Amino acid sequence: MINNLLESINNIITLSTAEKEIVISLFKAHTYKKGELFLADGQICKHVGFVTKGLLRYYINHDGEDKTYAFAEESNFVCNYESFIPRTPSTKNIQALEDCEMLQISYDDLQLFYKSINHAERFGRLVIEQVFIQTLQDLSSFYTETPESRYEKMLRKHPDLLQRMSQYHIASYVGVKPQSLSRIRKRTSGKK
Amino acid sequence: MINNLLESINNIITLSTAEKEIVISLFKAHTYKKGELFLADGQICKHVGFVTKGLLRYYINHDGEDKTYAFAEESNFVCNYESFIPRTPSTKNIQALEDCEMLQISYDDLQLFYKSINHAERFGRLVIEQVFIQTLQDLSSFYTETPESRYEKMLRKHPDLLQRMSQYHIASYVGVKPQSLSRIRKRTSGKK
DNA sequence: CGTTCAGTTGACTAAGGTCAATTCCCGTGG
DNA sequence: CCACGGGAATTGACCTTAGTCAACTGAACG
Repeated sequence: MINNLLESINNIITLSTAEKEIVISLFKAHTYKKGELFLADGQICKHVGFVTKGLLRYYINHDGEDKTYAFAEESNFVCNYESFIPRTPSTKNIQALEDCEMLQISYDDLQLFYKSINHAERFGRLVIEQVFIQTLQDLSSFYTETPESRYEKMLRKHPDLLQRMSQYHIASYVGVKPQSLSRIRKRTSGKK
Repeated sequence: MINNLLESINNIITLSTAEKEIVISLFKAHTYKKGELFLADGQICKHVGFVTKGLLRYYINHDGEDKTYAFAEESNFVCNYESFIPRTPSTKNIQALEDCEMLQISYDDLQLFYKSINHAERFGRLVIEQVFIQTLQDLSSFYTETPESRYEKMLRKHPDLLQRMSQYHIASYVGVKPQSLSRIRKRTSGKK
């Protein structure tokens, strides 16, 4: 599991053996049971996580309604940078959809990571940029696309994830109620 | 006009007289006629602009449809950081809704600004964070709110802007066609 | 005065929300 | 092995709202 993380970092910047030890010392293992929150609305996001096992979702709660806008699975970094970086309360939640195993690093340890590892700043910037742009695209897509095309896109891009979660969560991601998703499925299955 | 910019910066970090001169030398005046693009879809965003006069909108073009998701008016910074920072082609457009006067700084000059002015990095980070979070909130709101509540929010928060632009652009921001916006107005005016 | 263009209104369609009933799936206990 | 229970998913009936197309209104301008 730690090897997945080292490999993910190594894909971007080369780590010496000593640096690998530092990474190992800074990231702490943590588990979340299905349904538990990695980050709750109103809390400050205090860690960046790296998923070694499991599946999580990002969602906004708006008067009792869950609106799921992104997922994170194995080998993904998990963080609400919008809260983590300025250290302000989050407006989003991040929840485990399955039992999860993660390696996580705190804000302070991340500063240490930046200081003690060559090109770590570059790595951090690239990860943030990627997460930032990904988040913008996830959110934009609700704006520009219809529920139907969002569902078809999910079919194409994340067929594996569809097997791992309930209609309820899929519907929330697509932007409709489970009943409507059911109708969309009926409509579009006929089209092929 | 340059004073507005100096004041905006001075609100966050204190500038010496020499530093003010540097700012003046790095930001170049530029005008855009109504309808012209500050940034076009597919281009790399090469400048950060500061609006001294006029009004702009951010929009996504999705098969022929304009989707306006944000505005910038006097004293706002204008930039698509998602393109500017990683220097990759933009998926968004930024257009002048009125004749605009702007002060703009290029990517390279911004690096100079960071190097030659005390705490400029801090200023830059704060501006980016603010724009980033603002963008996320603008986009999230399409996700979590109905057109009707988006319109009411705009009525409350930007009554001034409503006077400055056409129903077409307002409707695009609210997320519906002009005809539907017209109906929303009729519905909600009765409610009060 | 017409012309033009934005904004409004009407009639109709399509799609999602809501509520309720029904079916499907799966695990448990008899 | 089968019957039952419970939650998830589907379906039906009906409502609300946005899209579409077309007609109309009204104000600005020459």
